Amino acid sequence: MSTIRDVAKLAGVSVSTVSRYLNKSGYVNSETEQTIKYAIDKLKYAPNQVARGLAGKKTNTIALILPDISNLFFSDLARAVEDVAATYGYTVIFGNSDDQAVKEKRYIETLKQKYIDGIIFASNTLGHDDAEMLTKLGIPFVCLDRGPSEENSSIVRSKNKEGAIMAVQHLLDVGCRKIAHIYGPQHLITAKERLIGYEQSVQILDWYSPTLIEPGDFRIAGGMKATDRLLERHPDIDGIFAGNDLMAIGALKALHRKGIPVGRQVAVCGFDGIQTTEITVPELTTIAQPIYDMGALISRLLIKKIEGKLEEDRLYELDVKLIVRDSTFRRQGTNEQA
Amino acid sequence: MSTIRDVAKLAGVSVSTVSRYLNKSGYVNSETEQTIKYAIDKLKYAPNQVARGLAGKKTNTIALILPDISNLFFSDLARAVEDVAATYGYTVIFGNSDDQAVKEKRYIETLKQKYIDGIIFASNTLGHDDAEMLTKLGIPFVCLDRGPSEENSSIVRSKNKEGAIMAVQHLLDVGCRKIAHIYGPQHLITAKERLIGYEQSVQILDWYSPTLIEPGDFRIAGGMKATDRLLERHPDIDGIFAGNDLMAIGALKALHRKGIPVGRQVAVCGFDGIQTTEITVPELTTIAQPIYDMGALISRLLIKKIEGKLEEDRLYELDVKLIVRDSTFRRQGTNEQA
DNA sequence: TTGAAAGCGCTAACAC
DNA sequence: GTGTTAGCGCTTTCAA
Repeated sequence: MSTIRDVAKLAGVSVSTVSRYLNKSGYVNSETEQTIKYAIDKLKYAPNQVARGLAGKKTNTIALILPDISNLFFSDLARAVEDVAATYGYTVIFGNSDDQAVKEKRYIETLKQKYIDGIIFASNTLGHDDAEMLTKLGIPFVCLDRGPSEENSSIVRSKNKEGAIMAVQHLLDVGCRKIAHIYGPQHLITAKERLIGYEQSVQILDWYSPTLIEPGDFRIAGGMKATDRLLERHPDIDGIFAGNDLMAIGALKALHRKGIPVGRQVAVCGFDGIQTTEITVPELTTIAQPIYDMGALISRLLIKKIEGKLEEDRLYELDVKLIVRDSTFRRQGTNEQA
Repeated sequence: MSTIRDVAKLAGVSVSTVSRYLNKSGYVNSETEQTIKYAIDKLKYAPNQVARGLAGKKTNTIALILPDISNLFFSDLARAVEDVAATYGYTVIFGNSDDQAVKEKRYIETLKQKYIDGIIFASNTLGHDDAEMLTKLGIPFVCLDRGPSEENSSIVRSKNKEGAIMAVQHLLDVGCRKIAHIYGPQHLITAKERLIGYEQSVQILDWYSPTLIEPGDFRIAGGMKATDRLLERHPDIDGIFAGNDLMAIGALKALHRKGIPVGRQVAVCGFDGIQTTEITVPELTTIAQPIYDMGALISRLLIKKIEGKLEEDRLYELDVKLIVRDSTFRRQGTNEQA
């Protein structure tokens, strides 16, 4: 592995000239440029990024902190983030926080000692203190769904409330007249907004009752349990809007176990648009977030911010899309309740 | 952010003493040790990893190159790798190769300029030349499933052939007497070994015919198409062993569309043990690889190798496990063929 | 347009 | 046991 010094020697110039050429900072005569180019080629020289990092405090590395990479939603997101990062010449480090603030703090500590250029938080545990510290240190960061302060960070999320409204509307359109909601952990803004959307849509309807709302945990098991409880209270439910796809899958399973035909008797709609929704039987109707786009956007925002090209931090709310599949397919007028 | 120099000054010792204390290299008087400890605390000092990296060529960072992080199997693996790495104080970088050698080469190039400590290849495109170069550069690496050379790299995989034999045996046990196989891309050793296992198990049986074997692409769509073709040729198939879970899910879908009852008429068995197999209807019987364990092991091996504590490189073949679920549930003697 | 030289913060001889 | 010092490979003033 040759160094910048070797290149300088071979080209008969000084290291600073080579450096200037490399970074396109400052003037370099086009003839000497050629000589340098030749020397670099000849020596197969590639700049040492660690040395660069030390000297320039720029490592071309970003970090992605998420709750759990093995969660379908986040692995999709990670893919997008890395794709974009690679395009811009950045490497990405990831860390699983399990939504625990301690773990997140630990990563932040490590990352700042590594001169990471910026951080994407897809975890919801970032505290005000950390945000402040990062800002003070001059480490740019962006957040998915929610940021600790509206000031120092751009935020990317999708239109959760609107999506919830679309979901309820769709269920009404296919003939449902008693729609329950399974909501996720209320410390997550996504879960909260979706619940609000549901409430807004249904509270004016005559069949509405608060007992149609049941908590889940954003996971399959939680969706199953919630469905069981709902059916106990209201055997005549004909629609379920789950706060995310995993819980909707849980609902599907619970209904299936009870021998209740999904779609025909009870329509189910999820939220997120993870790939697995195409695998269930019946396939799951869902409000799809543009997961890949969200990852790509957030990554691009961070990089712009790192490179000082981001005008201002702001909130980006992306559109969601209703994807109709068999879990909400009901024959015309088929509305008999068991 | 204070430096080692600040600590040295405050403690009234030299930087080398502090460094010795930090790295536990060389003697340090227990009294001065206390002083140093105090100074570090007082200044909230934390060593700069980039400077350390430059001086010592050790960055406490490993890389994980995989085909696609959004693939269920690999995101599970990534989780395990990162868990173990974090435990040992390593940070992990990931890269998506899409099984393209060019992309993989690009990552290797970047990684070596970043003084990465070691690499895990879960991608199958690593060439002999790259392996040689890494070895020459002294960058340790380990591989999932297959390595380019048996020499310089430990390899972790599971018992693919044995698993395939178990799958076929299970299908026979539940009464199948005409079992087809959908195999994956033959440049992947996993797909190859599973095919071999199938062939070995069935070729002695009187119903066996090579036309019971059909290629898939390790994805859902491929599994569906293969199933359609198989049923065309052999409408009386009563068992399908798919080379991986995604293709098995495809088979489930194809059978479902044709109105063929899975389990009762045609039993389906997959391979891998990804989480999604619990979501399908019916739930999928599969040969589960210990995915998390594989990730944890490979990560641990790499770190040991980096730290010079690995005695010798070798092949680790982990046991697989048959998980029986409804997709292979057949009533006693129910063996009528449509 | 180019070069000399002083760091970036740490490690590791080597000398005391 | 401890301190001095020369790098690690690069960027970046500042002069020329």
